[in-house]
Amino acid sequence: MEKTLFLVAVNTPFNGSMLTYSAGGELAQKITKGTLVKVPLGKGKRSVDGCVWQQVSEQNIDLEKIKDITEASDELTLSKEECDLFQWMASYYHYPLGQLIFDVLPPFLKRPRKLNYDQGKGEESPFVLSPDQQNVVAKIAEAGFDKFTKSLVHGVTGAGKTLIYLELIQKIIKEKKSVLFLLPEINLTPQFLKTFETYLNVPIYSYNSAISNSDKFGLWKLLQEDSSPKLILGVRSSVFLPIKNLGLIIVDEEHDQSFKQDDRCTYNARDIAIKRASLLKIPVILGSATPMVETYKAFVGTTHYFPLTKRAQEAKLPEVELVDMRGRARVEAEKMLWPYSSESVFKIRKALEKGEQVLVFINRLGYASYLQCNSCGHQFACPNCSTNLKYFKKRSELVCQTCEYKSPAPEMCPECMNIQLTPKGFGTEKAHDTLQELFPDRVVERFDRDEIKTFGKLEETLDLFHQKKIDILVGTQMLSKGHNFENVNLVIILGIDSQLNFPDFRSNERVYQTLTQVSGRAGRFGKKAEVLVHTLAPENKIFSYLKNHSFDDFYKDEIPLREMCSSPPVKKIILLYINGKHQAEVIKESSTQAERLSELAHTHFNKVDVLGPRPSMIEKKVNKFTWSLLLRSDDINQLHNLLNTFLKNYRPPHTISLKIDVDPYYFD
DNA sequence: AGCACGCCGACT
DNA sequence: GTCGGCGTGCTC
Repeated sequence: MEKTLFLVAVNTPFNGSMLTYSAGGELAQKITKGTLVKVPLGKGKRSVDGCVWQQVSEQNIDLEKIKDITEASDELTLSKEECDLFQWMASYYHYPLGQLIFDVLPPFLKRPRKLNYDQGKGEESPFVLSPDQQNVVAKIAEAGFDKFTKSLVHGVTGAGKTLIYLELIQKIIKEKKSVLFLLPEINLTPQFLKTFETYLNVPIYSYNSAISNSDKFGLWKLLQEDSSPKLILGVRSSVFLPIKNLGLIIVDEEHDQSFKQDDRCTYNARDIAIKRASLLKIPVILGSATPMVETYKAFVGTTHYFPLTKRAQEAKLPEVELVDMRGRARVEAEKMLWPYSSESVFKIRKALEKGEQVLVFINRLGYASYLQCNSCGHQFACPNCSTNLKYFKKRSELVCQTCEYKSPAPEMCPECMNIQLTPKGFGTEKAHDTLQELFPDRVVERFDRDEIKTFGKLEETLDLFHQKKIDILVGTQMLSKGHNFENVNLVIILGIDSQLNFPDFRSNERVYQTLTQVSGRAGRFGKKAEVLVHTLAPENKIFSYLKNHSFDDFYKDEIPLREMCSSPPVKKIILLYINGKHQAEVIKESSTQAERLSELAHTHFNKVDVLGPRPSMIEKKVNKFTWSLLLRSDDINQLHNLLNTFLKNYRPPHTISLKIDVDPYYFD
């Protein structure tokens, strides 16, 4: 029988995941590019998922070897636009196409349950847009919704970006098209859902880790068939949903690092959103109070840059005050105030007396960063990782933050049998306990990954806080992102110094973003608000940008630094991680490959710098060692071509694995 | 990444 | 004589 050959993107890591299979008769008629299939692989009766990519004629492998496609799925298929997007991603992120596709698709279910969604009530919006907000909406609408445009809404915290989004979404829905709204974390879903559900008159589908596999699969199927207008409210992975008649993509908090996937394919959903919008010829809108330096550079000065420098409804930005903690730890500890200061405790007391609520931000979990023996200096380290164990007082445990390791808190030092073990550093637990002791009749709660483990608990705690049944919330990043708290006019920031000293090019940017976002939780409803930042480095310029609420000043000072160290956005970077069980082998492999890469760069790609190898920040994780190499260039083509040339004939040894991170957030 | 094959030491 | 350790190489 006549057989047709197809190149199939298979869910397997080798050979770029592209393998040739055959099909005849009816099956061959049925399949085209984008058809999802099952194919046999290897000697056993293993069956793996694949996606048909193209028909091919001659092959330079034995025809004998080519096997038949087992079956074609009629559940889902990929459209041309999706195929184009995945192809671009596979080459940009140097990740096997077949694996990418099946990482992204939901699990296929035989009998999915009825799909859950929220039907919008379509109430009349009582809000009146300010002239500034109206202007942004008008300019974006003027540019037209039927072609690719990208806009950056750069509004200070509390500027009312949500209302701008709402207005634009309504315009798109009026045109009978759908909208994709990306947010960085599931945490923010309830807040946006509440607003959108009230004022939009279309179904709203949420897509995040809290919805069931059945709902994920059900939504993919629904979207393939149903082109009626709807809103999708989702996290990173929802950027791949096959939405028919998509008319607009919004990426809120575009700077947020949660948009970057750091395992498997290291894509950034913000960049994918832009790519998708360009393929579909529709607008994409990015929003943030603290855009990434890369983003800001790309937009500032263009006609699609929309700054909003004032808060909505006459609300004022908070006053920022520094608390100089140099040489004061001992004094405050004696007064039982540490890690707070007499100033911050005074202000907290005043705020509580006024019936207001207070937020305390500290970006570390636990009671102490580590325990140290008073007499011999012994530190308690993880047996599996090159890290110190964190101390959790309430649970009376030492815990590794990198692996699963836990042990009961020790009674004495195992080296010298001394029983005096000092907790060093502090986290949310200590910050909570200290306040609870200072204000025993107030309700002080924690808001961090340790305390808030489920989505339900998150909603419950936020509800209690909104109902003023909690006086003080002590939390991590979780607290800082986008929440609207009505009754908060005092925010205390602790322990930011450790992040200032973080050794990578983005540390200033991250600190500026964190400080601004956390500060932004204060005074969103018109009252005079204050932010108190405890620091050992009050002269650091980052605090003056914060005080002046001046992103521009931050940027003007930051860009020369980026130029000096050839970091993004001046040059593009790709990181290669080399990981394995044996340290010596990892070091040897990374130096060998560093040399090969340098040689290649030298002979054919002279605009690319190859740096390293160097050990990872945490060199040993779960008994495996990681070293990294860095590729850097202002010529993006050379950068990718060098890596392609290198990968073409590099197969790491069995004991070593290679991970590629394109446009990394961290030097990990 | 799986998975089979194959070559070696340890046990019924 | 056979079970199973993991080093090696192949998968259309």
